Amino acid sequence: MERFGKGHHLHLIDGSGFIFRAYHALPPLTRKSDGLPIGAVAGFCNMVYKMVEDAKGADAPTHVAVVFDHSARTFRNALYPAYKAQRPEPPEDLRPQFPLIREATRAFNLACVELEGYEADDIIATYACQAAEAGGHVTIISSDKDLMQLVRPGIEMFDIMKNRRIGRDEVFEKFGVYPEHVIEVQALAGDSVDNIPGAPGIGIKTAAQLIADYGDLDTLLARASEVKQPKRRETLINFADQIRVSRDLVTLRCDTPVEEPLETLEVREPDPETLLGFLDRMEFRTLTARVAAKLGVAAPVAEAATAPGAGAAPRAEASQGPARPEFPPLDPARHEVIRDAAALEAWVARIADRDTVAIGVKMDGPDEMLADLVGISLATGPGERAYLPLGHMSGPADLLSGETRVPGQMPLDDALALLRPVLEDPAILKIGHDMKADTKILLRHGVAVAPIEDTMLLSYALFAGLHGHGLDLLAEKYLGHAVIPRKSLMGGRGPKTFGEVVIEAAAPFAAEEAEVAWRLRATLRPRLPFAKVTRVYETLERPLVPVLAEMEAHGIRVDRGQLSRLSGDFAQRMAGLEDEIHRLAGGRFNIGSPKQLGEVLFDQMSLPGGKRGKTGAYGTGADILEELAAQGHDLPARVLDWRQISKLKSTYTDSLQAAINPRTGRVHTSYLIAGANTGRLASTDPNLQNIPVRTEEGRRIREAFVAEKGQQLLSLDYSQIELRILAHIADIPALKEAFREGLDIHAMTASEMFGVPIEGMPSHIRRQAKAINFGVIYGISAFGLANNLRIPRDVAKKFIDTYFERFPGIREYMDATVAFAKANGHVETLFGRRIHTPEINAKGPHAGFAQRAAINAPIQGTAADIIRRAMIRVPAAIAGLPAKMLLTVHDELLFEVEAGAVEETAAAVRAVMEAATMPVLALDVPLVVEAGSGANWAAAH
DNA sequence: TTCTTCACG
DNA sequence: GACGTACGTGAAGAAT
Repeated sequence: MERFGKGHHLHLIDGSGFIFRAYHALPPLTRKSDGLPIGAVAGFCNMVYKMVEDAKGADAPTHVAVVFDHSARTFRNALYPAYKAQRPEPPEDLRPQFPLIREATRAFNLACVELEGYEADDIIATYACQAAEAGGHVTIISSDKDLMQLVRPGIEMFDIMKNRRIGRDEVFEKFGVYPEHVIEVQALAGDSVDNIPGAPGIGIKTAAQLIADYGDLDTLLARASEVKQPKRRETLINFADQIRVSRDLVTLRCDTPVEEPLETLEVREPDPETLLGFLDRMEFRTLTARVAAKLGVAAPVAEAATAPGAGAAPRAEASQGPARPEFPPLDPARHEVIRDAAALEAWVARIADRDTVAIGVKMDGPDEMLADLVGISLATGPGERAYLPLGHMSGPADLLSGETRVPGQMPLDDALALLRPVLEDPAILKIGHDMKADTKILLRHGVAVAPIEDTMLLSYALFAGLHGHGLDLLAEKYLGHAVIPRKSLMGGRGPKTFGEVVIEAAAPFAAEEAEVAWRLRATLRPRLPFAKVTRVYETLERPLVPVLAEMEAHGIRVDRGQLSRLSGDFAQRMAGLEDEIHRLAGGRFNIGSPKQLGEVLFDQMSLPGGKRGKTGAYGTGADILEELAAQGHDLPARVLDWRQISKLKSTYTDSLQAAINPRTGRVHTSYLIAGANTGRLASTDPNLQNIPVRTEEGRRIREAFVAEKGQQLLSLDYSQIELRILAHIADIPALKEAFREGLDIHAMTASEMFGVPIEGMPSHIRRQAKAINFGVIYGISAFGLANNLRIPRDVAKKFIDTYFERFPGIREYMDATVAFAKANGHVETLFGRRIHTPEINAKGPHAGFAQRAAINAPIQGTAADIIRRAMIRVPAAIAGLPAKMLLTVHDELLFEVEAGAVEETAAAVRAVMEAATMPVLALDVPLVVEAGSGANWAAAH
């Protein structure tokens, strides 16, 4: 190989810089067949092609290297920790393009250079210096101003997007100094983008002037006291050290330990098969054809996309959604069990190389706040999966020693120490199914997993209303793969928890889960843009995970003594009621049994109104018992009392005591992000979204939810949010006006409908109007309203007709929404969330349900979107305040705040909540938030 | 496991 | 003309 020197011409391409420029300059292009984002890849390939084509003749490069940043952290972080620290993460749809661009580079048979701990700029500097010293000529393909310090005889830059050469004069234009002083100007001026501090108040203009006046930076700093302007003089003296650090930061290193000598960068002809194969895979049709023509080879057949095994997907389908990416079938036997540090280190290296990893954390129980970590599964691609057992226990060896740890497992702390760097690396994406659970348990072990991708939430954004979002179901549906059933490992007479499962059985199960998640992500992620739910997933689903994880982990304090006293109180009253009920019935029976109660009421006592349901049992719901009680029957009235107390005792005062976490002394609910089809959250284990509030008895339970000593509970809730959204969506002038003027909306409705003045409105009239307003949100029907208000159905019908007359627009909204659902199979919220309505075209009684659900979903769903947006913004808004967000109840957020900071927190959160639709959407009505605080939850309302 | 009832927004 | 209904949830206890 000829030694690099005179007559040679080296092109150094700033690959990383180009990626970002191409990404932002070009429209977001995606691959036709599966929606994979490839805009930056396309821009890169066209650029390389153009470069190779244009630079023929005397000026043609003899050597080329494409240089990339290896990772976010470099030696400069050791010099100055804040360096580039506030850089935003690369956009989600750019991330997958990094490896593709490296692949493109290799496909063009160009040297692809990167080095851990160094920036692309340092590698470029090193090669440029070496080449220039050897007597060659260098062109740096970049427009990055940080590289301009390298310009000198033999080294110039070229901005390929603007087709402009950058030489000595162009550098002077930019910095006001020639290249040899660029570093000094940068050191003084600093750079907010890279977090280079520089000298406060001195920009490029002033810096250039100072350097021109004093010759160079060291002289300037030495003679700073001579500077005339007092402010500037002070700055230069006080910030001299900071300026010197800045100079170190901006100075590019020419001694980077590059591995490839210059000679190996020699231009080589690309291998036609490799290059055309790559371009074709990216589906760049024009470029593929051009390159094929150039190389004198036939272009690959375009039909290659319809490969065998794809189920012969017709072309027409390709425009509706991406095809399933093709991977070899999941081989059930292929997994590794990681048992020592060396094996785990190899996995960590592979994960760092791949940029993405699917993980699955296994626990020895269902409660992340209580369970111990049993193992972690990992997958980096098809056939690349492993299980890391950490806490598997053998059964009780004997009654005295209890359980023992199975040998052949790494110590937990050692394993987490090795995994932490990749789990916390902002450049490595962690894929998982229901990552909130994994996040929580890892957080308990001090590992803050980020960033994350969640296949459950991908499914939720794409398919809400169509089917469930469990991993098993999705694997079956979208991968055609039946996973190992959990039941085959646990349950029955077998192991009770995952920790008791033998590693040999646990490993294939756990590793499979990780690989399934990895494959699901590859299949589902590209569908987002086709379903137009990328923004839903990115702004309403994914960012909520860490917010909820923290709330759940924090929990809320409940007063066990208060609950215990209530339980005792309720038990006594139930006993009294039982005696009385049995006396009235003339015999003992199980009051809690609807079947026995029905028989007592309607067979023994022959009370009227006995209606049998579809299972043949009498209905004994509260409405029926109330009807009987109103007729003067005592027994049903006492049963109603008994039921209320019984409900409160079993569901609340007893269960909540059991829900107190012994480790934290608090109650930790768990929110289902993908539980409700409309976008609402659901709360489970325990459900803290249905704590009683409507009755006096119930409020005593709410009083048991308390703040810690010295703190207060602060509650903020949206006032009438769903009616406000209805007013906006259905565009009802009268409603919008009323909300803008802050009127009592139900009184206003009553006034409009019945012609009664708002002043001195009788409460029963207002109550009826309120029921109608709610009914509208629910997809009103005469039957439902009649039932709710206990009025004849024809009267209810009249009410509804009047309502539609008074508020034209409601009817249109309802009809249009149902029509949209019928045509599209889904409805949408104002933020683009899709709720599927598969039953909308059904015949029979199902149709009514589906239609009302379709009418309600955009309203309920938009409200859910709004509070999600608020919750995601809350942490930043209250950062620094002694306040924690504890709970969310559909339109309410509950906080625990140090007593002195209640007002400030309330103001900050209210601002976030009231502006939560912005900047995406400006509602026609104001959002109003009401706040309250107190020592307990009842008092905060 | 399914049904009924009832707590919440 | 009759279906049988208000929308969205989760938990407990009885019935199957």
